[in-house]
Amino acid sequence: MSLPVNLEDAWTRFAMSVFKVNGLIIRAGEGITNPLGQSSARWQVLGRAYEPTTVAKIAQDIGHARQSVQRIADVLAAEGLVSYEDNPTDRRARLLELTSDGAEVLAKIYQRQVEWSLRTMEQLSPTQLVRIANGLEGIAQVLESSLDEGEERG
Amino acid sequence: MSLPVNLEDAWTRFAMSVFKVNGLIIRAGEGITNPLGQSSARWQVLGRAYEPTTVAKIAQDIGHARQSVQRIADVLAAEGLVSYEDNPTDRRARLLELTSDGAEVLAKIYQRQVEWSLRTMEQLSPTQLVRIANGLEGIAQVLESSLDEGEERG
DNA sequence: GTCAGATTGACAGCATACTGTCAATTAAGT
DNA sequence: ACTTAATTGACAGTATGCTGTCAATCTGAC
Repeated sequence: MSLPVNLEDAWTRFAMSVFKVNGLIIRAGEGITNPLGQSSARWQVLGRAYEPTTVAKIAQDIGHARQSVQRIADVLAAEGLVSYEDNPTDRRARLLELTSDGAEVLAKIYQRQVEWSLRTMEQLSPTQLVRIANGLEGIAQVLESSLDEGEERG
Repeated sequence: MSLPVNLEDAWTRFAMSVFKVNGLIIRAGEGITNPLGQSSARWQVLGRAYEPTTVAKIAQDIGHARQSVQRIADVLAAEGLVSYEDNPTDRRARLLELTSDGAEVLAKIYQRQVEWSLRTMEQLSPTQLVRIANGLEGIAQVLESSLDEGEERG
């Protein structure tokens, strides 16, 4: 078996593995939240509403488009899991807050998440996770700068 | 600065880094294909049609739902980049083939992809990419088995 | 050869995420 | 203060991917 030193091959393998794990993480999240009538996306927003925050801030934090988060937040508000409260410092951007119903759902999600962790994490080393995360963050920086260059050139 | 040995923290950081890089890879693909009127998703299918294949086979290979690939393939066919040819061995599953137009577009995509690689890959070590890919594949296995368990329990 | 089960594409519907545009509001520079 | 630029949410449209159902076809067990 030869070592894959070819850049194309290495990149392709890397990209495929990222796609795969990304999908599996999403699926794990769905497995945790779906039985409670929620989803990974809802969970992400719900979790951020623990402390009153604006939609735009949440979008920045999780790296999604503002309007994507807005959509989810509106659904959560319609379901009564969060509420929009007036923001003293910005009349446009109301603050997203957990309702008691929302807090209850979030607690149940957390419970299921802990169960999942208990049976999954015992097979994973936190050290290795952190090591890979470090590597990925380095690669992210390279990709980001490369994307910026690409945009400059049209 | 303390070492993050906490499992939750390690997992969260890991997941965030995977999401981020996943998004950046997609964006890089869009940057390569969009100027040619294509997309990452189209590219994935177009590339697989280099050798005549069925939609179901492509879906298996790239790990997407059959109908997701079907949708893309139909669009590509409508644009004349691929064509459906009769399959001697299965009257249902026609073979997806590149048209000359499709081959031309694919060649142009490849050209842009090479340019991108030249300015991006010089900052990345293939050894590191492979090392991370190996780690991710190991984690993927753990997550897959964990997902199976979860499904069994409902 | 027959029949039950698996595979496949067509059709339909849904969730997530993105982009673009517009008016209201806020922030910043002068 | 005034004017310009940036931010924000509402509204609308698009792309990607998923699921479920159905009829046609293929596969395999008998």
